[in-house]
Amino acid sequence: MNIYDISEKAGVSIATVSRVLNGNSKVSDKTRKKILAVMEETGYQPNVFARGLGLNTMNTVGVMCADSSDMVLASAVYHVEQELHKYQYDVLLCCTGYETEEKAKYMNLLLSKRVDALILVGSSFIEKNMEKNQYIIEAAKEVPVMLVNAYLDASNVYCAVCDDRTMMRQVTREFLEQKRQILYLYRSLSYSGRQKLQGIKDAFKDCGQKPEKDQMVLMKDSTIEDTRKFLAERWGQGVRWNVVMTSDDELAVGACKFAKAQGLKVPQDMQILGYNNSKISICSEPEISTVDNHMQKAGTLAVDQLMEILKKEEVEQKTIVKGEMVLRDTTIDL
Amino acid sequence: MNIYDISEKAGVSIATVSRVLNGNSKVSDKTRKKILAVMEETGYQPNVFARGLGLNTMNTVGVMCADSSDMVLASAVYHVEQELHKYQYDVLLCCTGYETEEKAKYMNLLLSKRVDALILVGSSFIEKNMEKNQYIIEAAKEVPVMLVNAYLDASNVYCAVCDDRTMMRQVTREFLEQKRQILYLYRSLSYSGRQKLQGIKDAFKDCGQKPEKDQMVLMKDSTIEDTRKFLAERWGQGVRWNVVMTSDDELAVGACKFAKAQGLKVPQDMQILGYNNSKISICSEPEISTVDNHMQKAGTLAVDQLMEILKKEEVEQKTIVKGEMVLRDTTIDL
DNA sequence: TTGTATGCGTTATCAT
DNA sequence: ATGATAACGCATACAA
Repeated sequence: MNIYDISEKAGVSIATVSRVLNGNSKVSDKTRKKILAVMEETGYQPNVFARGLGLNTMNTVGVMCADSSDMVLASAVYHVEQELHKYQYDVLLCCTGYETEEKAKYMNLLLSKRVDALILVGSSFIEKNMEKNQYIIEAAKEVPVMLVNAYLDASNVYCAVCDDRTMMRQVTREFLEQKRQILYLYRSLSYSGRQKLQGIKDAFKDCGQKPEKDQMVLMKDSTIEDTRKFLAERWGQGVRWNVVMTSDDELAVGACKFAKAQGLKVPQDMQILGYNNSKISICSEPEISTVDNHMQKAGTLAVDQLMEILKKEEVEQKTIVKGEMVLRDTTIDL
Repeated sequence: MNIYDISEKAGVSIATVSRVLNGNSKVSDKTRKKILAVMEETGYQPNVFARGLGLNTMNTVGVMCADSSDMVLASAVYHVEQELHKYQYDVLLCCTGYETEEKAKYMNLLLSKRVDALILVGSSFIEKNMEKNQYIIEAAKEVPVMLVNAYLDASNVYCAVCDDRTMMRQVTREFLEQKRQILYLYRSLSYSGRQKLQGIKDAFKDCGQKPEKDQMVLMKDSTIEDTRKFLAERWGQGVRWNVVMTSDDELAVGACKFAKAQGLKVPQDMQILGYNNSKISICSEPEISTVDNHMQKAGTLAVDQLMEILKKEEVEQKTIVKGEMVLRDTTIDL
């Protein structure tokens, strides 16, 4: 069933059929109704490929994320999809992993599928080494690229970033003002990873201090159990702290497990702060105080801005989304 | 840059270019190399829309799930995507929610986008009321439909189902043989929801018993806190049990919180069993024993079978994936 | 308001 | 082995 069949059955030309298909006003009510009726009764559906061929678009955007089974990314992807759906756009999903080469391959794949835009969800897409971001800059020459919680200063790439640096600065300062001994556990040097680190350094500077090297430790792929063990080992070596700050809730859970095993009371003996306000923060015992950086909001915002861009309207290259503290049972000073 | 440009630069016809594009053998090595070289130097990429128009496919499959931010579904979707990627298929992702009407709309959308197949992830897609599954049967007339952890007996729909019924039967029987008083908390009457319920009933029957009506309670949208409160209330009314079985780990976390608040020792005074082996089961304190139904495996299996189907090979309409017990700290009898 | 004709970039069927 | 050409189904500029 194609546009010719419809035109024939309705006794009009294909141009007229095409017009009602595209909501063109210049069609008499009578013929429009006639055509609509025929479409209805035949169950006609326009062929998107033919349409795409002419218009060079299929109303599809490529959404890339490192790992959609990661709770934080999954949530952001979900919101991106829902928002795009509102605008009648579909999502081509790619789970790229964390290797630059794979990411670039996936991106080329999406580009070859002629997506209307790319949305990169998660800060792992922007690395410190600018060479590794080059493929994004290249892609942006073809279609607009939206970054969700990452920042890259390049033409045709737009960023909706969470205010991780400020959040970290703020909370760290509060701990420092209470003369707490902080240990910061973090996961990666992704864009947001660096922002958080920077926020902590800011806070130390604010207080006329400087963090010790071993106050900030990179945990990379550590599981909860790894984290617990690591802390136990440190503690066994005589190292002491009374605040554990983390770059994600999972690390915080590890800290909770350590505290319990060590017989340390949380938050009296040791405070713990998570990050992301993910579901696991309320599964732990005690429930974890955490920072919500409102990544979902960054996701929907990125989509909204993308729609502006596709309408050829001007959009800020960088928009910042405010975060929020979610205080529960692992902190007292905040 | 299109096939004409390439043919011109290479001094051949578009037919020959098309041949090398499609790996057709009947091209001399010399011209093939020449054409490949031109493609390389021009960075030519075939237009997928034109290709789609001719072949009526874009190597895309529609993946539907109710909510990709749900940890369990997200994980399955991730594995589905990864597996499809291996076969060079792309994923058009749709988060449909739980309303039949929305699901049907999304499905039509995917169909109108001419996907090669549909994969429905999660048992919420199959409802007890067969009328509500009708739209799936309709869709299956157009493309193969793969169900991940759900079952529907219809033409052109194939199912990779987890063995939830057997797992539940097995574990329930063990508890019953230990003369435990069971309370079962569940979330929905989705396909797997019904299977689990059935498994429990099987076990009771095996032991010559019948579950009381109030031993199995539907928690629908209950949060962890709701669950804790509910249990506290029941306990306050004098109802007693020493095993809480659940249809998902989140309910189990609620049970843990209740136990702690009530001063009940887990697992001595009360055993708790989760379901899904999701990350939250190891965040809780104590860590939750849980059933892993290997839903990811069902996801990858569905994809593998789909590939067979698309190659016009025969495939079983229903394949069962075995589950596994993951014993941790909230059970003793198992 | 409606119709005609052309282009979009492939694949595939014939010829040669 | 290679080339010419007809589909594929739609949008649209131009005519009427």
